[in-house]
Amino acid sequence: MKKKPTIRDVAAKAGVSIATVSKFINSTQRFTAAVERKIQAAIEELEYHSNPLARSMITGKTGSVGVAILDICNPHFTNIVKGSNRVALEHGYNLLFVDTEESQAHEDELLEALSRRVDGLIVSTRMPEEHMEKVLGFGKPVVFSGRPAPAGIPSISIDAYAAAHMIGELLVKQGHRNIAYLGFAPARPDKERMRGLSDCLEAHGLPLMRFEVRGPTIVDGEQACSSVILRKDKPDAVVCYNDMVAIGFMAVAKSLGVSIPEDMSVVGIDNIPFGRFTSPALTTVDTQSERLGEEAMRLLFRQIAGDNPPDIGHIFLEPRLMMRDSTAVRALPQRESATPRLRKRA
Amino acid sequence: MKKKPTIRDVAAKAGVSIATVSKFINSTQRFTAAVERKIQAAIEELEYHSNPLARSMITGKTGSVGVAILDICNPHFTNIVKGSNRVALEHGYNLLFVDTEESQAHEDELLEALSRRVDGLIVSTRMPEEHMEKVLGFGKPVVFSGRPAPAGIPSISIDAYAAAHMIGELLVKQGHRNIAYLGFAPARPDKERMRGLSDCLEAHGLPLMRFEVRGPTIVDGEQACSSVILRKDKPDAVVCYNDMVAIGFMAVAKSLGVSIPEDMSVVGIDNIPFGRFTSPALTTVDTQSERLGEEAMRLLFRQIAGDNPPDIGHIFLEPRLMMRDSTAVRALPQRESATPRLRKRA
DNA sequence: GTGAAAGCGCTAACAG
DNA sequence: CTGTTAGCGCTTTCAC
Repeated sequence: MKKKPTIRDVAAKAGVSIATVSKFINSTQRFTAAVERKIQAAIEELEYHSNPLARSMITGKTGSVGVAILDICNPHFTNIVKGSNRVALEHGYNLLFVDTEESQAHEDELLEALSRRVDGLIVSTRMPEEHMEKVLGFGKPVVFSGRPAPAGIPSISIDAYAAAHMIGELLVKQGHRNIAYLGFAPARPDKERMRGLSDCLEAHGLPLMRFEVRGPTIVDGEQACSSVILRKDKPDAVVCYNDMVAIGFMAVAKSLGVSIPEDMSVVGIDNIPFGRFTSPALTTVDTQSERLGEEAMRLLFRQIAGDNPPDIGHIFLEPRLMMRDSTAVRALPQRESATPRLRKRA
Repeated sequence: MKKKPTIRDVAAKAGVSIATVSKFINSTQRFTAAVERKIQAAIEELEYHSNPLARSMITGKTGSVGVAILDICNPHFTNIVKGSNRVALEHGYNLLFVDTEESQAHEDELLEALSRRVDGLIVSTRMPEEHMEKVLGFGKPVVFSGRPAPAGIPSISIDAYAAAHMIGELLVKQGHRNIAYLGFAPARPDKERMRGLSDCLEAHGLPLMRFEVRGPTIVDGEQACSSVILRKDKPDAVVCYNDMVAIGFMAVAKSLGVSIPEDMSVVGIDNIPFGRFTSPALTTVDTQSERLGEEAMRLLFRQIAGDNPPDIGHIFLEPRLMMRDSTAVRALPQRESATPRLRKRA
């Protein structure tokens, strides 16, 4: 653990001033070949690496960006991290990572502390409206993902309304008449998903039941299952808040003797990689999580670079339906007042 | 984006010296109530928050720890991150995150840069032996996870040998006689897993076939499947490098008409959460990924704090067999030279 | 081209 | 108890 050489050591060894070394390192200026060679030699000999902290203090740039997410164990967020990390790396940036789940209470303190160590922030949590202003007050570029941001602040998300609407159309087309949404109200996109679904069903003259899950995880999906499956008027299709919930739900449904999709269709949202491997394979909507992370990071770098188109507004990523085997065409028991196939334009 | 107040502003407003403010902030000293009140007031009025970079430069402590992993999309690593994050948070530390997959080539440069911004490092990648010394040369505390480290450096992993041995015992006991290992040679634990398995089988007088997968992912498991399943002498059980590979393998096997576990048993390693939800549910060995992350981080903090028991050596976490439905008892076709059920002690 | 000097915001002796 | 004084390692005018 020998002491790290400083710029001063290099300057001494090369027989030049520290200013010269600094300029050489940052290639802010060229020098005579002889000088450059000497500096280079000194650097290599000493194995000098400049101290990023000291540099940051002066330049105000840290070379890191922060990403705050809800729960790294949810593949949706994992993919966001993957995507943002890729782009950050391309720009030579490090990723500072905050998993909020562990510490919702202190989220803003954490973010405040974080904001001092990074050049910008991607926030992808359930943070209440009021806090957003506070985060913006940190004075660092921010992009919000998963929700619209205040005017002038870039944000990006999937079109949750469209996603849910899509699912509704599919289910209706397949002949389901008794559709339920197993939602998670505290989550940001829940409202939009609910709205997309109910708008769609309403247009077809169909009702929508709503159930609630305690959290957006597999375990919560498992726990919620019985309460919807054991009802007299149980739905013939349930749209789950996300794939995790759907996976848990399906597992318990099966164990309770309800077969999917024969007795009941199940659909998730997110298109996590494992959805292909459940049994039956999960029908879902792809929310392009990884791309979301990438684009969010690009948006952030655009801000950091300062070339901000005046008001980007909110960017929507297009959802894509992934039809698999957890949904099936239902033979209509009675074709009572089937509304005509008129689509309302979004 | 108004300018951040500095300690000087606070001192001026409170009518004391900056040293006093500094000591107050770090609670390195108490002052008269009047002074403390004035400082506190000034801080709140100005919304002052000390600049961690400036502090770091002097104290040499950054308040961040780095975690380098292979691929955040593999739940095994996701859980490691989850675990280390939890512990880091408890200690008031931030997590700087490096996903090596994206950048294997520059791994050491990346780590070197990272090492300057953190107080310690957890390295959980495939980094070649030689590089480990280099990483240690950064002069920061390091703990290696997933492999033994050079003498004196703490490291932690699951007991891969024991894990594989366990699986071997199970399969033999279930009557499998034709066992294959679908390994991934470049991975660190591969050798130990192979050894554990083959030692076990050898003790029972059984052979071990070996196949190779191109990577440790689901897709690679899918791709490798046909080459082992379409053989004349196809195994009656295959042990996969990890759960991801096993999941891919099972899916393709099914689609190729080989039913699991009736025609062939499949077992994974890691016990990722989704293993419960494949069909059939995956038999595997729990490698306690989250705990691994936690313990690694604890080890790191012990080093950072400086109270290092002389030589911790390598810590092994105990694997646990998770018997599920992808393995089944096999009726022995011919009971030729069945070795007696003698167990060799590990 | 090159170097001297003035800090970035903060902490750590050391005086008083 | 409180303040003064040096820097941490580096970048950045601004002279030479």
